[in-house]
Amino acid sequence: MKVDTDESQSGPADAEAPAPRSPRGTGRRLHGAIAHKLGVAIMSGEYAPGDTLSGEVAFSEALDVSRSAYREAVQVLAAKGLVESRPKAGTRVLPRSRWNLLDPDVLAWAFSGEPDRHFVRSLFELRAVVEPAAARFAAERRSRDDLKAMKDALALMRRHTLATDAGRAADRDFHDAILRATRNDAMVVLSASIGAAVNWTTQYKQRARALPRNPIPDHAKVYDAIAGGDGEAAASAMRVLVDLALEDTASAMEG
Amino acid sequence: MKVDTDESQSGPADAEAPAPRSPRGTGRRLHGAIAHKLGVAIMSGEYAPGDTLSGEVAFSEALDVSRSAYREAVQVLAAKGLVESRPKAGTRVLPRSRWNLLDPDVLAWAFSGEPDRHFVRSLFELRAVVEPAAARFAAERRSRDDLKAMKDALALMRRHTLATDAGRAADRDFHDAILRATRNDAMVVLSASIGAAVNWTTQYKQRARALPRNPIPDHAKVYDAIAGGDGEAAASAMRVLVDLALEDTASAMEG
DNA sequence: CTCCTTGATTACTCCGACATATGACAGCAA
DNA sequence: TTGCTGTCATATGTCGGAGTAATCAAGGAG
Repeated sequence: MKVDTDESQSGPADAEAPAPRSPRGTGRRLHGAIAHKLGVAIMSGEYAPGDTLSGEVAFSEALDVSRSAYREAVQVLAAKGLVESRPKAGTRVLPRSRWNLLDPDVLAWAFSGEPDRHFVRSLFELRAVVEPAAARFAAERRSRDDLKAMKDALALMRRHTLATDAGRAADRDFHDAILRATRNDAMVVLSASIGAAVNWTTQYKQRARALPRNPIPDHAKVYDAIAGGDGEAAASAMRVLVDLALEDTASAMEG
Repeated sequence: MKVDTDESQSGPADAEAPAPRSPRGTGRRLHGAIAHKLGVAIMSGEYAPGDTLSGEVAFSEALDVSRSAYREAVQVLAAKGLVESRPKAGTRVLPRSRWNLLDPDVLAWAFSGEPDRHFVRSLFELRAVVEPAAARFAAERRSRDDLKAMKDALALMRRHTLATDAGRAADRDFHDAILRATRNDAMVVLSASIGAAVNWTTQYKQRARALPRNPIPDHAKVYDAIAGGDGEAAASAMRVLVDLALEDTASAMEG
């Protein structure tokens, strides 16, 4: 996937923009781009909680967009609990406790810049709590189709290894298959969000060093435990996987 | 601080008040009301995934609001992963897997009508996984201030009992204090959302029958374990609490 | 000193128009 | 027929402006 965010927003020389074709990069919809820009700015601390943004007219003119586009972007941020708009008082950044930190977009924005180490640790702790439990549920409830999906994904992982895109996609499919096997919608959504966010850190991990050991056997252990219906073994095998990922990411962020 | 977002989410009474004549004067902002209405409609299955809503002009005229207000409402729903708008194709309801089921608003909409039993079970399972782990972290990391907050909340619970609003507020404060003591933002947000959602079911539980036993001693056990720094004991004590809540709610929903 | 009125500022809502992108269909070629 | 390509129609996207409602702040009456 490509993040074609079109950051050329603050390009210097497109003020008069004689080119009516693409005055600004049109990667996503305009309000989406504004929401992304503002979201990243808030998550990165450029706007602190309690700060009040300049008025609609001022901000929309500064961004060179219409008020409609700016307002729709603000609605998106408000829907995610990042800001709150009130007449006369303006649009203010809400305290962190009101932020929807588990929203996929918010996570993406949080990891858009330099991720906060403390927050990354929080996510890994949560993952370390949820995923083993998910593996236990999967071991108790998996259907034949679930097992087939896991087996196929595992085979693809073996074939392509985690060094390739196809291999990493198979990795995601493997974990997704486990989650679906839990028959628990809430866990599916949660782990998918966290997993995606954690995978943002994979880029850091990858560029830091090659993978230290072959994770395929560990994955196979998880599969075997789930296939055998041994919830306890599945949970502990999954715990090994998560701890390993944490270790890799931690050492990568240290450097 | 109180969560003054929207509490007054509709009971069964305002379902039949589309107010065809003058929707002005509604408590919320207009687009918020429309988003609420559409969100409930989607969560209740009135619009199935894959369905395409009628066009912007048609819908906004049907609701007797401007196109801008309708669009802002749709942006909110899109931000929560419920719908997707594309030129020419219209606005379509996304598959459940794309929904942000952990978003507080989405949870509120889901519990606005008759809650789906399967989904409620999912939430309780997730809670049963996360909260004991949170108690364990709290036991290991709590500060003196955290303990004081828990103790105060516990005292208030003893004083007012869970039969009063003040007592239930103290219950929430108690759990919030535990979460904050984990020093884990992700867990705070998650458990707060789930706890709020679970508390929507409290109304069903309460109207079904009186509380079967006094939960205060169980809360005290959790506090003692956290104060003593015994993570294992805190986790198992919390597990008792969650299991008890699950049992009550399950039997209430059975009837 | 308190309470209320007045006023100014800001977000909220609405409107009508134009631009853009995308799905649908007709036309052409193999 | 089958497949591709280009044109067109339509719904969303974007825009600017006008008027309304709500809120905070200041100033005056009690």
